[in-house]
Amino acid sequence: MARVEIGQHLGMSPASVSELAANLLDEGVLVAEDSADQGSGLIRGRPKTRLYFAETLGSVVGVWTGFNRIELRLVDSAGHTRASRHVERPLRNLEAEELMDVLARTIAAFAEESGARDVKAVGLACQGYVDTHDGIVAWSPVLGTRDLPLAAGLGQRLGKPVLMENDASAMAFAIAQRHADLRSGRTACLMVGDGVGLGFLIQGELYRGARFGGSEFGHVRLRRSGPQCRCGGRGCIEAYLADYALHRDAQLIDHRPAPTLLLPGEEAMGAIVDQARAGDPALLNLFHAAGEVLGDAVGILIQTLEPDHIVICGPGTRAMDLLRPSFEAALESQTIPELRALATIHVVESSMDLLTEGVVMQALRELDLDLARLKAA
Amino acid sequence: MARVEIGQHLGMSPASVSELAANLLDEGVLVAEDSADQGSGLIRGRPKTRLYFAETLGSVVGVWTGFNRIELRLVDSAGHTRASRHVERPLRNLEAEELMDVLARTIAAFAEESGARDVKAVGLACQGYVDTHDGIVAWSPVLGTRDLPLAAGLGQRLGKPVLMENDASAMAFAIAQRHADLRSGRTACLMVGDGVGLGFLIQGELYRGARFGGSEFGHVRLRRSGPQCRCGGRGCIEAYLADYALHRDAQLIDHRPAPTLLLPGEEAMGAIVDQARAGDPALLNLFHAAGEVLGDAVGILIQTLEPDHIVICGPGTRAMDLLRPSFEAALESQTIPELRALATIHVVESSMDLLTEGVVMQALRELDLDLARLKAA
DNA sequence: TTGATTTATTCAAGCTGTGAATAAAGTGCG
DNA sequence: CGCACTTTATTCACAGCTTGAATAAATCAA
Repeated sequence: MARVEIGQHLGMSPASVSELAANLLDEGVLVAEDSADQGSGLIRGRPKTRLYFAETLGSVVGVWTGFNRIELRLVDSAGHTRASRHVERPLRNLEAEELMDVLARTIAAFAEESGARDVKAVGLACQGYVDTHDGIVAWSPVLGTRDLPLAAGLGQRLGKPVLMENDASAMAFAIAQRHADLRSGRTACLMVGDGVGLGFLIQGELYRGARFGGSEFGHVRLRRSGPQCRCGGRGCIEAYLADYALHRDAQLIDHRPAPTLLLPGEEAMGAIVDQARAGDPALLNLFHAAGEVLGDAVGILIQTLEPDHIVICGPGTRAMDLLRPSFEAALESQTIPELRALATIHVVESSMDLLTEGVVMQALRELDLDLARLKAA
Repeated sequence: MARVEIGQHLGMSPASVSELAANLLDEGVLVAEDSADQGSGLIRGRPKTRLYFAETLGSVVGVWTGFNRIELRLVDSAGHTRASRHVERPLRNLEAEELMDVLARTIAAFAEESGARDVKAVGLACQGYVDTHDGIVAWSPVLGTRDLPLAAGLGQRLGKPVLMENDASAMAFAIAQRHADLRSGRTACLMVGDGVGLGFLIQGELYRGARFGGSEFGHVRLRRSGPQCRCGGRGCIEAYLADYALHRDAQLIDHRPAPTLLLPGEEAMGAIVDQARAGDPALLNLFHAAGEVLGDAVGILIQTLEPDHIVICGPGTRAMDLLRPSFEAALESQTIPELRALATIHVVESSMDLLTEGVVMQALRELDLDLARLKAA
């Protein structure tokens, strides 16, 4: 971005921006665009020299731990992804210490093989009740242990600050960074996949609950005696919509023994969706019920939060065509037209890959704020 | 408050406070305490001179329009209530113009008889979808008309600015002003009475939805084929908990013709509650179902917003003893212990009288902000 | 080459808020 | 009564931040 644009954006005078930019350029935080590589000679006037973050200020690793997969991403200080990969590794049955050892080794190995010798921080997202402030995972379907001080444990092992985030919040943040219009007003971002989570943004900032990342919306009970959920309850939103639930119920239809809530993987889910699209009535019923729950869920969000935007994202969007009819019917019967009209509903097909981007950006943000606080004190 | 205290509160140096206070004292906005009327001679040091808002800067009228009642309150610029009263008057069947005439006359007459010649603004709260920004009532069970530009209409008739608010938001604000601990963190204030509304506060500030005051939580549908609601839907929270609903269902039990959703009034509701307390099984069932809905509703709030405080208030708290058993059972089965433990639940018995206080305070706040914006521009 | 146009920098000036010093207004004790 | 002590309020010079105006810089168009 050029200095003038920054000024307009922040409501500051060009003079102030210039002054501040000069400092940051001196410190090496920013680098100025090389004026040579501009070209485009259609605008008159002195061409703007864009400012970028330096690439050499260190990098950040973003991690997502799923049920049997770890996603990793390395991002430098300019925001470029330097490397990314995923590791198949179930974590569920590990003891606390072992779990943290495995995670720390995985992260360290990834940084090593990516040639990153300047990792300044690690951002880690997972499902469940994540205390972002203290870095504790109170409960997660992914982990076997309760109240795990994951940030501290990993931080000690890696010798770097570790920042934690709920995975739906991280995804919401990532999506909002990509779509500017989602950063104004209120955006409720419902992530459907491994589980169901909600990231809620007010003016582009993540809403924070009393302790945990934000909202544990996936475990709102919508049907009094619905199917079993991983949280121990019944009839939660997740118990209808999450991959594990759809997969389990599909297996039950075939009279095969239900697998124990394991994350099925994209191929298995794809097969189920294809079979339903081909007209399998029992599977269509499943998606019909799931769509209805999704409609009710979005309806509750609309009536309660009155958001400007609702984003449905995550791997679960793969079956949006199957969900949509009952989704829309339920939404319509659940909400009042005046309110429904206020919220635009976006369906964003996003993979868990995007999530690590959100973790990194959120971690960078937090680090910046920490730095600012430190400077102020 | 004394100058030092203001400084501590705002994180400013005493020097700055002194300077600013001097200006405001000059302008007559503040008045200093008369040092004579202090007494209490147990603290050493120079005694603090408290600063108050002047009483002579004009007054504000706060109004609440219920189903068949109008509550009015006159508050001076120091925050003292100068007069308050209520008028029995159904507004439901009036045409838009007539309705605004009646309201304007009622407000003007109240101000007149209270001897207020310096009314600077009017704050008006009512149920339903209130566009606080544009002062439009999109829909209200209290009014017969849709999309009524009430603020503009009344403003024109009274020659003063009229600020609108959703009634549950106003109540939430009033309660938070009285209890300092509710002003930090997130407070969800569920008002049960004429209808069911939610006022949500973040750090003492009212949460604002995309267009309307905040949340239309009363019309979340909890039971797919529940009783009829005033909004036209079925199974809304309101359709179980609101006075009109309880009254209607109680009448149905007695095989009397159900009155058409009119607000029953305190005596009629008291009679129903007494009869239930005496052990009437059918009525106990009614309260049992209502308590269960209340528990589910609070559960959804906890899972979605993760508030620090939940306040149950309004006339509906009169039957809290009858609601509590099923309320607590439902809440427990609906929420996860970790989250439930974060929120403290307060039951605040509050009458609609308190509501007008909230309207006035919110109106004053808005006026202050408007002034500040004007000064800045 | 000159003028037009837009971007960036410099600089003096204004505003805000702060620490230090000082004044003010009491209490408590000999 | 006067003196030490304590806490509150005010004054004032000063530092920091931001800004408008003036100026310089970098390009295009004719």
